[in-house]
Amino acid sequence: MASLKQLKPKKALKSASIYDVARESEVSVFTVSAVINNKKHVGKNLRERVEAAIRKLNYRPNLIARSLAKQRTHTIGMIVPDIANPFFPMVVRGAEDAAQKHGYNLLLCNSDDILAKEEVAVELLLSKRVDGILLTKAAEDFRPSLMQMIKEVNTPFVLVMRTYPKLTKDAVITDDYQGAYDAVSHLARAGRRRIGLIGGPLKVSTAIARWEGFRDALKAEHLPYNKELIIEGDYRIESGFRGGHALLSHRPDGIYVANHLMTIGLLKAAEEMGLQCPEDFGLVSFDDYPWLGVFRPRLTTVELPKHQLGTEAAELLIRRIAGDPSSAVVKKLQPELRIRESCGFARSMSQGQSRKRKNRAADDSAVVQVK
Amino acid sequence: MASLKQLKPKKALKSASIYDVARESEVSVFTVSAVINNKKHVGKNLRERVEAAIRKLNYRPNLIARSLAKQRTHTIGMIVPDIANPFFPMVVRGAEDAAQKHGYNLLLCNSDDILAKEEVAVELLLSKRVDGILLTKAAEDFRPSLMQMIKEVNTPFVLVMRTYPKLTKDAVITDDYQGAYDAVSHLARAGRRRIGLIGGPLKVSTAIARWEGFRDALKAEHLPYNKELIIEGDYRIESGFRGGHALLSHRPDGIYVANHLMTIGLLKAAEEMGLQCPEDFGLVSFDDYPWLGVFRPRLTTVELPKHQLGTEAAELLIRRIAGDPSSAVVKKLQPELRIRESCGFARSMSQGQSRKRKNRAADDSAVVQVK
DNA sequence: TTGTAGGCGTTATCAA
DNA sequence: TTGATAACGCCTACAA
Repeated sequence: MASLKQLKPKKALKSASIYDVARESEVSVFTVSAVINNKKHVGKNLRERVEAAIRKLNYRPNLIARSLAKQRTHTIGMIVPDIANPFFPMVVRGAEDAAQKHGYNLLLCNSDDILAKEEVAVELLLSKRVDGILLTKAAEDFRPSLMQMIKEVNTPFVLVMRTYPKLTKDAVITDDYQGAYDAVSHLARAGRRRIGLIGGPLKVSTAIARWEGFRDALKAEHLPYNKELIIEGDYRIESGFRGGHALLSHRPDGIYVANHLMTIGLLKAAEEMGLQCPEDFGLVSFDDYPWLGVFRPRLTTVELPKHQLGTEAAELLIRRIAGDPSSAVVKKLQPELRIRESCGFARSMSQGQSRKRKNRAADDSAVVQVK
Repeated sequence: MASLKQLKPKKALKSASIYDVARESEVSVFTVSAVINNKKHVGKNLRERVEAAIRKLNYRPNLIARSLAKQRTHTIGMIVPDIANPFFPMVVRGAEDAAQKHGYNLLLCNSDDILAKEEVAVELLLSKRVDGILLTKAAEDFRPSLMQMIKEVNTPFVLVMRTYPKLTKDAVITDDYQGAYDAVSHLARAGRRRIGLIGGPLKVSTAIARWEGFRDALKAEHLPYNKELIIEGDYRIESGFRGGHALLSHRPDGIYVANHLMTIGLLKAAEEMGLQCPEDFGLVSFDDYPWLGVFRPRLTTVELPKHQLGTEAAELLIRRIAGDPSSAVVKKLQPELRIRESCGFARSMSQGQSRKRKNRAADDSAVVQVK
């Protein structure tokens, strides 16, 4: 079989250019360009001739050429750890909605939270001259040369979910501290006293904030901070599974898990150990999803406004691209506690309500707006 | 507050070009270009001078300019209905992995299965001169002018999940007929006799194939095809919810649901009607996800190889871009029945096994490779 | 092996 | 209001 290299690429049948239109309508390229970008100062006469030629030749401006000339690609790069992590699709969707609304496209990259891949992605995006970059930063620092290059090209970045002040202070994040605090407070309210944590990797900002919220809520509730009940995971299923085994062996009566994937792992571990939720341990998890309203155990979660996260980040970035000189800003979105059953609390409280919610597809969790 | 329009965009501090490198290293741009694209015939002497200059100036080739000159962007466009539909992230991830491996980037668009949005996306991608497009086609036909334009520019398309022969026969899909057939056969095997369907919109190819599989399996099992037990949904939660109410009111004892989102809706409806799964009705659903292994009811599903779907599609597209002239091909990937509990079948069968599966994070559903 | 010059399709600067 | 013509940054015959 012939190697791919040897095949000659099908050459695009050169489509009509602005010159072809100019010739066809017997005007200069300047005029054609003016018509395309509908400037006002074009004689109605010529305009019509040009438009006719455009239709006739089925002319479409070549955006690559335009980008080269205008030094703007109307493309923004977005780097996420993994689009297959259910947290990110809605964030990306939010960003794409905002981008599209303002005439931008999204170039998507996955970093797997690996610095090397992230650096490669950034370099590529910069070489492709994206107008700006939306980044959920991996834990480690960029190497200095990349850092310098970023400064030189002056391409704006907006951080998503995680801060990284060495790069930029512009960021859109969620109030993870508050979310964790609320989750743990709620567990305490539900009567749990031995509360454990399965958290994220402490080298990323979200994990730190969630851990601090956990810690401070315990303190406020006068509950013990028990080292053996603290597990550091990596936001993936497997770490929730292993961490779950370790944690459950110490028999906590309440657990706060810092994201959904680790919760899946934890539940798997619990099952293997023959432990039930909420009977044997109360559970509050982060991230909410539509399916959590129908499966058991009904998870009490702290929902993060994923779509908004994406739109706000994209919109901030687009403002920066447009030259907004206002000082850098960290926008912190508020989470929302959704009380269902896994915390072992809702049943006694919300039973009266649920009858009234008939005929609604939306899930019937009790919603508590936090702050 | 000043309008955005009035701000002047921060102009990128013009980064070093190939000319700067040429001047710095006192050679011609030709040589620089040769070095960048590491051709062989470059004097070791000059090569080193050039490389030094590149480092010194922190030079990065401008890929936009390169794209204009070479008529290749090394970018592929991907249009999906909605990245927030949990089915697609893994497909996109697969495509991105393959793209990245071959030096391509992914420009992502959401169509919401709305023709108008899809057409806009296609036009934009073509204007941006992507080298090829991965498309999950919305139901209706492209308007003729777009169709013609696509033919003219000669940009290759590969269809994902759904066929649309009017555009191209190149497609990577799943064997939906077989998957549905297997699902329904399994329900019959589990002793269900009144089997209902909540299917997708019959204007898309996947929904038709799944319906046919459903129908033929019933026939093969000598079970009645009961019109009141057939619901046409739109693959969204809400339609599963409404369809679920309608369907359940006729008391089927088995249900096949053609995708995950509609299953969520169905379960919601069942709950409202006080019906249990699998006690009151056996259930087999499409699409499998990690979390289905830990929540109840444990869903028996037909898993589709999402990641592979993306990689195969991207790789086929990249071959087309490279000029592979072989005739168009529909690649059909095989689904996999994952038997758990919602079908009301597994408990009696696989209980012996599950004890042995300790200490594995992977879910312990019985896996039956279909064909 | 290396250099020169023209082209890729737009936009933008001057004149006219 | 229009039209030449020069960028934009890179590639690539064709020459040397």
